[in-house]
Amino acid sequence: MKLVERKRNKGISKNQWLGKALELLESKGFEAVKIERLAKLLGTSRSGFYWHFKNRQDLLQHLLDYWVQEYTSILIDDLDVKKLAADKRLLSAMQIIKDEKLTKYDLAMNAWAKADLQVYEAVKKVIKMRLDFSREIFVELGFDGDELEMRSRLFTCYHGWEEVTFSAEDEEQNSRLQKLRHEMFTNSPTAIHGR
Amino acid sequence: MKLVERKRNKGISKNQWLGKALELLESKGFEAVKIERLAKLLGTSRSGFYWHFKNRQDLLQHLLDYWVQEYTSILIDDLDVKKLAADKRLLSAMQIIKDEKLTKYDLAMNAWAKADLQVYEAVKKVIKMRLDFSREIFVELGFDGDELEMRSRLFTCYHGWEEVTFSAEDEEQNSRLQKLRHEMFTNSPTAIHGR
DNA sequence: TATTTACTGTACAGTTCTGTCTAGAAAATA
DNA sequence: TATTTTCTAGACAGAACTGTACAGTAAATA
Repeated sequence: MKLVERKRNKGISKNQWLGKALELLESKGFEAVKIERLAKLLGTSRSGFYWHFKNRQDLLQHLLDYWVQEYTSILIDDLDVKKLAADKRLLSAMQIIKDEKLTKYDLAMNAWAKADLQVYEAVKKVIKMRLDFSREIFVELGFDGDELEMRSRLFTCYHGWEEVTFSAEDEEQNSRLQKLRHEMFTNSPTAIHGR
Repeated sequence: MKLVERKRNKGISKNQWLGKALELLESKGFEAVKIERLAKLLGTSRSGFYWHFKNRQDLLQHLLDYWVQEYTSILIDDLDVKKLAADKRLLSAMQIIKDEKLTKYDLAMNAWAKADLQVYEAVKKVIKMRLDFSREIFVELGFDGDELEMRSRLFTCYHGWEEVTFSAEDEEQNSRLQKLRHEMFTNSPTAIHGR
C-alpha cells in the first residue's frame, strides 16, 4: 500500500484522503482530523469521502492499520538488516529510524492511544515488536537477565523519542553521539565490569 | 498555585475549570478541551467560564503556564535534591520523576506543541531545563565533550518517556532496572575505557 | 455501445461548539 | 445593612462539523 499514488481516474482517490488525514493527524492531532477540513484541503466536497469510507471511524481505522504496517515492519522485517551481525544491526537500525523517519507518527499515535482502546492496543503491539527486535540484538551481544532488559528498553525508548525530544541542529555532532551511543550499548555488562 | 483548592465561595472556581481542563487535556488531547464539555463535566453552564477566562485561548495559556511551573521547577529547584552528591542526585531524580509523575502531561504538551508555536517554545524550554539539570550531574561525575552530551540526552530522553512507553507491571524488576541504569550512567566514559 | 466504477456538487437535518448578553442570586466585604 | 464579588441559568446568532440522499458525469470495462 503506497499512499499518494493514483489510479489515473479523475477525482480524489482513497489514498489521497488517507494521505491528507495522516498529515493532519501528525500536525494537529487526531481530534483535528475532520472530514470537512480534509475536503477543503483537497479542494473538493465531502461526498467523495463517503464513497471511500463508511464514516470518520472507518478512516481512522485505516490510518491505524497503515501506520502499524508501514512504520514498524519496514525495519523489523528488512532482510538486508536481518543478515547483519548484531552490533552492525544495532547501528543500522539507529540510522534507518532516523533516515526513514520511522517515528514520525509516534507522538500522534501515542496521544491518540490515550483516548481510544484500539489505538492503545496497536501502539502496545508496536512497542513490543520494537522491544523484541532490540532484545534479539542484545542477546546476540551476550547480554541476559536484567542487563538485557535494561539495554533493550533504553535503546527502544531513546530511538523512539529522540526525534521528538531534541532538535537535530548539529548533524556532525549527532553522528558522533550516535557512534558513542552504539559503543555504550555494546559495551560489556554494567553489572559485572561496572563501577 | 494549587489547583483543586477552593475559596469557599459557592460555584465553580477558576481552579476547578483549570483542573478539569488539565484532566481532559491529558486523556483526550488539547483539541478535546472544549468549554461546553468542561461545563457538562462540572455540572454547570458555560457562563461561569467566561467570568474567569477571556476565551478558550486564555484557558489554554493558563494551562501551559501551570505546567511549566509545576512540572519542571519542582525537581530542578528542589533544595534537598540540590544538596546531594552527583550520583545520589541522579538516582534521586529518577525516583522523583516516577513518584511525582512529572511526565504526566508531557505527551499531551508535545502533541499540542506541534500545532501551537507558543506551546512549542514552552516545551523546548522545559527540555532545555531538564537537559541542563542532567548535564550538571554528568559534569560533576567527570564527563565532558560528546560523552557528557550523549549521557545527558540519553538520561533526559529515557526518563521523560519511560512512563509513556512501557507499562509499569513488575515493580520489583523496574527497581532493579533503575539501579542498573544508574550504574550504566555513572560508569567510566565509554570512549576511553570502552570496547 | 452499454454498463459499471469512481467519483463531484448541492442540499438537508441534526449536533456540538463558540462567544455575547441579560437577569439574576448567594456569599463576602465595607 | 448596602454593596461588591463571584458566580449561574438561559437565550441568541453563528460557525463547524456529522451523516444521508440524490442527481449528474467522466473514465474504464464488458
